[in-house]
Amino acid sequence: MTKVVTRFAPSPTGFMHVGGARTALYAWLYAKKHGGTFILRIEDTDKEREVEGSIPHIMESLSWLGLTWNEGPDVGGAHAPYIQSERLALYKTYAEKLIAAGHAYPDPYTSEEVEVFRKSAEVEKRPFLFRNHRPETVAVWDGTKPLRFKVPTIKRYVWQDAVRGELSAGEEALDDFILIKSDGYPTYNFAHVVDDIEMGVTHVMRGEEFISSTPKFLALHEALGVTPPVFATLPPILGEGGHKKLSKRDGAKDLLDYRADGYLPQALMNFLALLGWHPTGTEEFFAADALADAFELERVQKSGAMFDDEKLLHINQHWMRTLSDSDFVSHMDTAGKDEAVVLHAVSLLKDRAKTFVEANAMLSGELACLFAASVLTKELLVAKESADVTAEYLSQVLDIIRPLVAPSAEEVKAVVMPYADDKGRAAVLWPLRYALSGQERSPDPFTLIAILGVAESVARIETALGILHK
RNA sequence: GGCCCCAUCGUCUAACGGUUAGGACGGGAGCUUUUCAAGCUCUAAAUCGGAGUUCGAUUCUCCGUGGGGUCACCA
Repeated sequence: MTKVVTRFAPSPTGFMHVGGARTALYAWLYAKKHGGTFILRIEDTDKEREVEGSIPHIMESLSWLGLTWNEGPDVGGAHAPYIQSERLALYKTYAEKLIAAGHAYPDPYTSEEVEVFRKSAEVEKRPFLFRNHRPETVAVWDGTKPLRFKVPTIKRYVWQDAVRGELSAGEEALDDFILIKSDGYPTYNFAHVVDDIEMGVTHVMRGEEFISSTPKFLALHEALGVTPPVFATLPPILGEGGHKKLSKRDGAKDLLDYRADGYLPQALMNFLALLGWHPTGTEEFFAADALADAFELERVQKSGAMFDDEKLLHINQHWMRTLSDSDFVSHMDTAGKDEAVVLHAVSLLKDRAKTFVEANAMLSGELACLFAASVLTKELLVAKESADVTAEYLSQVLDIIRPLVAPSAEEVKAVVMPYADDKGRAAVLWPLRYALSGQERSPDPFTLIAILGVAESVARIETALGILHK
């Protein structure tokens, strides 16, 4: 059994969308599971579309997700360099090998002439195939014309896909595609095949858009006398409505946007893994190691999957809850806030917030009462009972809690609850909670007293009493 | 249009050819409860249609329908 080698080979065109991230994840998981190698390779053969800064952005995105590569542009490796624009000599060597074997020839036409062929084929309602226009005499390739692959045998290709099983494509999928463009750069079709061969890639995870061009890759492998890798076709990630691939229009975001939006990388990894793959049992929460153990290409889904934000939130909340209190706080924006109080608030946030953005909003919103008293209204204080009765209850509670020293929520509850049960929970606890929080919605009064401390709680209750006596 | 791929609750999905078609998210109801969350319990909700093979089909075959992909000097 040869060692498993997988790769993620993005183009540096700006973003790192979730579809790419999932492809990378599956390739990484598969390599990890089999103790193999995961390679990061940059496919920058289209200089027109290249976006400055993409490569560090891609690497930062993958690193954030938790995917590490054994070989890549920054860490190097046995097959360096890992950026295609730095491997031009290699592609030229392969091109010359093909020319020598009669498997490649320079395209004698101008792009306008090819366009005429294409148009007439369209008019005649038949597929355009360049191989129907092969020149009779083959010129010497001087690098100014595109170099085309001469398909050795026109035939129907049938191959085994690790996910889909037997796949096939008719003869019309096979054509004399361009290997080297007139600008000297190789095409994707050529470069990725050469690199996968050179880097010893054994398993290629990719989207279903590559099914139709697989015969070209297979024909190229044949011409080079090399056994092709195993192909694993991943299902598309669909946008709202489930009809088209997730796009920016559907709110598809850059991977790092999820970091900014307060998601944990382990949550995104867990969610992405489940989008198109499913383990045997009913457990759905998986950390990276458990994912790698359970991952199998045979269990990858064939049909497309819709990106469900609600489920992602659910999974994110789960992973937020697994964080230690101090780790949790390290994800928060604590500027201008008492860190000790923030630490106290964590357990409340774990029950309420599904992202750290939400958690931060709550600290300044419904949990703001932990940091400062709010203005009380008499109307809300007396929502359950008359002013006189409410005042009496509150002063009684005051007497009950005054002797407490740094009590826990449970301790407060133990002494206050009997009184509340005696007088009526709503009548006692509502004004108490409101007096402490100044908000219609907040944590329970016992927890508030525990976090605020006895002195501050007493002060707030006294403020409420002052309002009641007015 | 040619070629290719796909099809189970709203969504993500499970189910050696034999299950009351299961789980999760979301929804609904209830419990808990001072409010808001959380938690717990219960619940509604699906095999695209038609043939065929078979004692028996979500599962295998064919046709249809629907959706998607691809036909570049983009990847």
